[in-house]
Amino acid sequence: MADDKKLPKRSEDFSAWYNETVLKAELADYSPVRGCMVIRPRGYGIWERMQRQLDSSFKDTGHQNAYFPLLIPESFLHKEAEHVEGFAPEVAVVTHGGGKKLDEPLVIRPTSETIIYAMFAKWVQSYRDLPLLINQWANVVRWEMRTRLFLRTLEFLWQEGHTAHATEAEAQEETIKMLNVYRDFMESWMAMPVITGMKTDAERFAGAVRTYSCEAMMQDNKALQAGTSHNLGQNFSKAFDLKFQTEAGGTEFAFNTSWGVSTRLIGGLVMTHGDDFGLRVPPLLAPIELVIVPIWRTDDDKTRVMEAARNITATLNGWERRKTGKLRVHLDDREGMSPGAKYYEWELRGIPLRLEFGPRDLDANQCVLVRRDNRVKRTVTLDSIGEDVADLLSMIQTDMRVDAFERREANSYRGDISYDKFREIMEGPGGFVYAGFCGSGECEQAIKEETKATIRVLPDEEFRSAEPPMKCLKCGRGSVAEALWARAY
RNA sequence: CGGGACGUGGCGCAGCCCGGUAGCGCACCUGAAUGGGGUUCAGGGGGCCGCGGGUUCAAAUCCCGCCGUCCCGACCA
Repeated sequence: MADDKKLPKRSEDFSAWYNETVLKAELADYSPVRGCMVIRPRGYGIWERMQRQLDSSFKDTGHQNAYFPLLIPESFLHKEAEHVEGFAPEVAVVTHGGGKKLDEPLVIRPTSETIIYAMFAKWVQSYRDLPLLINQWANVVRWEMRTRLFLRTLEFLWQEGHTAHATEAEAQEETIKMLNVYRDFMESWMAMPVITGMKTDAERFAGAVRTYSCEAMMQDNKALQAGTSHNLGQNFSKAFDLKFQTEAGGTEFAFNTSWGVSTRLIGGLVMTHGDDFGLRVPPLLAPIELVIVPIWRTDDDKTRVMEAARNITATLNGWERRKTGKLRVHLDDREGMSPGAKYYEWELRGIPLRLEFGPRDLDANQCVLVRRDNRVKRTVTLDSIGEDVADLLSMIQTDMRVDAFERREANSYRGDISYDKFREIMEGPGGFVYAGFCGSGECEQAIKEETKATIRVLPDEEFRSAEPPMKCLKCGRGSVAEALWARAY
């Protein structure tokens, strides 16, 4: 009984649970530099699967990958007034190069709007060059004061899409389209349901006309902004002289959009699905979907069991499914480690399905399948093992999404509520509160100061209440919009 | 930058009050037995006790200074 192997109880200290789970499951480690993070192979494997799926969605929507420089002239940042104001406090600046002080400092990109639209300006001449649909996979640096593994690190990996369009309407359509690409990915692949909607001015991206966001609920009932999509209007095209000749022969500034998701998604995955035994990774994102743990007593058994286990592994590894490709199977043939110890380890890592196989099973032509999501065991025959495993995995994917959805709904509050009740919720268990909003920044600010809750989004139509709250949560005046309030990461 | 706590093998900690030359658990290495939910026994390696100075015959321990980390606020994907 090694106590230090156990994780803190999620219900007692969610933050401690989160940190220890991420470290013990070996997703990441701390770096020598404060606030930076080392993503270990297990964490990176999940990120690679995320990348692959997102990237193919981007290709499907006509985007091409490109790469832009890490270093940006400081003056670029200053060309868009709101943008520099938003990002200046958190940029890292390079002042020396080649042993000499630079004439103009270079900033390490906190995001790439400026350098990308400077390049777009060179590439675009006529409406025929539009739309220009670009995505880049990159790292960015933001000098945050307080950091947290995956959720807020000084440096993080992300993808940022940048597009230029001939019309406002087309840019708006793109903004919403990519928001929905994110939403589909988060719900279908991460099994993490999200609320989409527009941000208020207070939370809008610095330099955007409109910002849209996907907001997920974590298990401590706090919100996580999981992905954003911005309609930049002509703010950047004007700043970087990104204009084109129209079909009619006139000159017009292009309309831009940008959108991104980051390694923060991994943190969201952990905080959405983890339990007291560690990670739970949805099958579609799991680098290993099924782990086979062989069991034996005598050397004789060992030989027979291992041989059969290798055969099962070979069969399953080649198993082709209709949509999700070949099964990803791993045989845990480590010796000198008890089966129980292996179970705990694989559970900590969140592998969705475990196959236990011992002498008794061998004789009966069967095995035991154990789901990671609910830890339910089932004895099944080996005759149809491929189908059974494939079915179980897709069931796990669905069940995890439904679980997360139901948890979110159980912690959501709708309809007019008193401000006292609201405070009680925010200071107590937390949750998503759908409440009226008069549209005044003063009410928004006052609530933030008093309860730490912010308007996550003004929810899209499908998330709004059947009978929307009529009164502003704070001032009691008639509301102009329904707002989703929550404390956030 | 304000308020609090803490720096001791890879990790987590005890020792400090009351000075005497460093210990525990886990991890790691070797051997044997074990193996259907965190095995057991035996043996072993590894530590400028955050850094610098002071007091003392003697400092992990007392005093001063510095550095660093974490938590709470201001910032934020």
